[in-house]
Amino acid sequence: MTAGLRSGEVAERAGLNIQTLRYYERRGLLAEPGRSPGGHRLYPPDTVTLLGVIKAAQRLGFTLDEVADLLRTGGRRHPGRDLRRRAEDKIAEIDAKIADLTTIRGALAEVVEARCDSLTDCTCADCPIPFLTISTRRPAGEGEPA
Amino acid sequence: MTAGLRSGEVAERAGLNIQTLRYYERRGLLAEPGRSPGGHRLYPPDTVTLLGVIKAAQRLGFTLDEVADLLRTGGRRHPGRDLRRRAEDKIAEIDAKIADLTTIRGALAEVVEARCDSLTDCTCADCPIPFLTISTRRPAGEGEPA
DNA sequence: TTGCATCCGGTACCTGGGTACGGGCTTACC
DNA sequence: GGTAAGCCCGTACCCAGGTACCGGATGCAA
Repeated sequence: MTAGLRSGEVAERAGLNIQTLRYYERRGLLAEPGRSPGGHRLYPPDTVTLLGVIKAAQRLGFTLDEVADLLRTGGRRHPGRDLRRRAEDKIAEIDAKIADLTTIRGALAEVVEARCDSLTDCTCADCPIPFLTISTRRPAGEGEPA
Repeated sequence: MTAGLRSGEVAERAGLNIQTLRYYERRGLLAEPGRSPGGHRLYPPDTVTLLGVIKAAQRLGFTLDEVADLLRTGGRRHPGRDLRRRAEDKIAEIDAKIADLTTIRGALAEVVEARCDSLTDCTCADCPIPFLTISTRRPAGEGEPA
């Protein structure tokens, strides 16, 4: 038995702090690790990798709950099906996000090229800053009645 | 003098609530509007448009402080220069985000197609889920010493 | 066995972006 | 001029995602 890493080591290698590890544990993102006889956590080494995955997923717009879900789903009886559905949903969301970002990128590029002097009252004649176009769309992945 | 819109009207047209208007005022995103004799806010009509701009910018990854900054900058002595620099910086950030999203999109697509059964320990042989690649990059627009 | 770095659990606090509540004044309309 | 919306301000609260602090227990090495 190779004992495992203590929380400080994991935290350092993963680039986050110990409280965050415990926080993730509470949130169900990290399984409860083994313990030393005295009660100190001993993490399996691939925890560091897992934390990388979590951080990556999170940075890309998954909430912690979603990530937890995604991870749990992966390890269950129902192998692909559920994961696949979530993946499909998320792809749609991501596409919407990319579209928005692309639009805004274009707008910003025009700001740069056309030498706009303001986002709201640009004095350039040909300055179709598309913030407004974007702003009329609902945020990606949200639906609202009424 | 056409009096202007009251906060309730502005809020409704912009699709947010009155407290948020006041919150934006506190945060410097909205200039203090005029007041009725009795102290009620009277907004110039283009406030609604401005709020659209704010919401759009915000949804696309600008924080409220950045938006406030951006708006303030637009109205100043130094017309384009500053705005342009910010725009350029933001473009770089956006490109990074798009790249990440595109990567993750591809990963998810593979999950769907290849019938992966887990994000972390997929048992498919040819399953190069790139979360880890992404995870080793710094989040867009951040730098860290040490 | 002493001593210092680490870790423990619990609780409190922080930032960002809002939202809600309460008591009291204004506006608008009949 | 009565009365119901609507708005005022201040303060408190909410959620997500962490982070900090505390007193006490462990780990490990000399």
